[in-house]
Amino acid sequence: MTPHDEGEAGEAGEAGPGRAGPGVSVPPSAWPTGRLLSAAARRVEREWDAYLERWSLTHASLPVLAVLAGGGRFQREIASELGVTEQTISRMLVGLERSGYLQRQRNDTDRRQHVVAITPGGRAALEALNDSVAVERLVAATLTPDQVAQLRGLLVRMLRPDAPGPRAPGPRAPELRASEGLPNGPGSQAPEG
Amino acid sequence: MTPHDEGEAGEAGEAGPGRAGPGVSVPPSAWPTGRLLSAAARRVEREWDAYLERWSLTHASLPVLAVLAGGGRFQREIASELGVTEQTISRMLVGLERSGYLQRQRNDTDRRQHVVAITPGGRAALEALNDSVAVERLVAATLTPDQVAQLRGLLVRMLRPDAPGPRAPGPRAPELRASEGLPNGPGSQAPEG
DNA sequence: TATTGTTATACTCTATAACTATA
DNA sequence: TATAGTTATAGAGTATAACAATA
Repeated sequence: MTPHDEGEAGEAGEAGPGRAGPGVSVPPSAWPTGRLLSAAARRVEREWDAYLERWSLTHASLPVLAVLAGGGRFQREIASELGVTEQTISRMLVGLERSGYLQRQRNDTDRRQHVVAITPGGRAALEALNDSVAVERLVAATLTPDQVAQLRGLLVRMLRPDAPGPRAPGPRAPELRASEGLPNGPGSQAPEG
Repeated sequence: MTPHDEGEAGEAGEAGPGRAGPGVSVPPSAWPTGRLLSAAARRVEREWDAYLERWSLTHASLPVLAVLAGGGRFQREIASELGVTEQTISRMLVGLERSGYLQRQRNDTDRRQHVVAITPGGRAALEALNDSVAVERLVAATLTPDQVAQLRGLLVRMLRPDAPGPRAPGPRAPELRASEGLPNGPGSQAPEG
């Protein structure tokens, strides 16, 4: 298959000869890492979500329980550890509390604070996730045990605290600027091969 | 591995003795693969989104352009290739078209169909993403070149067509059922560590 | 005034259901 | 009736801004 030699596809204005298109797809192996990450993240997130749905959890809410498994936390702490805003956490906690996975109560020392603690139910969910071979199978469907181990290692590395957090280092934008004048507007027949 | 068993890790936000909690954090290396995937997917997605923001793209919209790079498509085809609903694609296309990355026009043969084609601008964005060393650096910040290559290989494998698509094989739920009675309701003082 | 958390609002991604236009 | 796509509605996750309660 011709990797990224898609020059024959219909250009902007003219949608093509016969129909939609030849359906030429660049194989993932030829994708830049960026696109790979994009696709993999989506795939993982969605399958993982589909799986977590059984517990009314999501890829976003599960980490909250994971954090709480280590002990009670103030909302602000959870937000910080997860790298999201306090408002976001606030809403997620509502859902998790409603699901019975955690409980909140005001701190006696400082009534402004809410002490968030995981419930036995929350722990149970984590346990199930923990034991579950199903989780591994989710990935193992396409990876060998060796590869899964490899992937694990890489993921762990990526998640290391010294890794760039939610605030990416932002390798400043190239010459493109969608905000002020598009790269090569739909009209401009710029270099595009 | 016992999630809440390692009581030593970095005290997260140490709120104090009598406060929220011990702040015991289980290190990622001890997480089950599921949790790892969860965290990694979020991390990748968010950093990647932050990066793509420069082009008004997201981890979800970029794949659309990637598909279109292979040739014009009907909306239904894009939805299918991406594993999302046609309605979702419909809305994403609106945004991408507004950004000037693609154009739609009715099919002469069948007026119900819309032929979607990438514009030079869209190609330019993909190209930039393609060339950009920045993308690699996003990951390379925590991984060595060797590891990046390894990760790439694993991601490619995970994305292979013969891999389970959007519809996960659903390794049937364990004994838990959030829908009908929680694992160990907040009330039930079940085994909990 | 500063801190902790919530509500209000908005935007994206996602889904289902209902609708329009075309066949 | 079937098909292609859109609109309506909903919910999660996210963010910013404004607010309430407490200190």
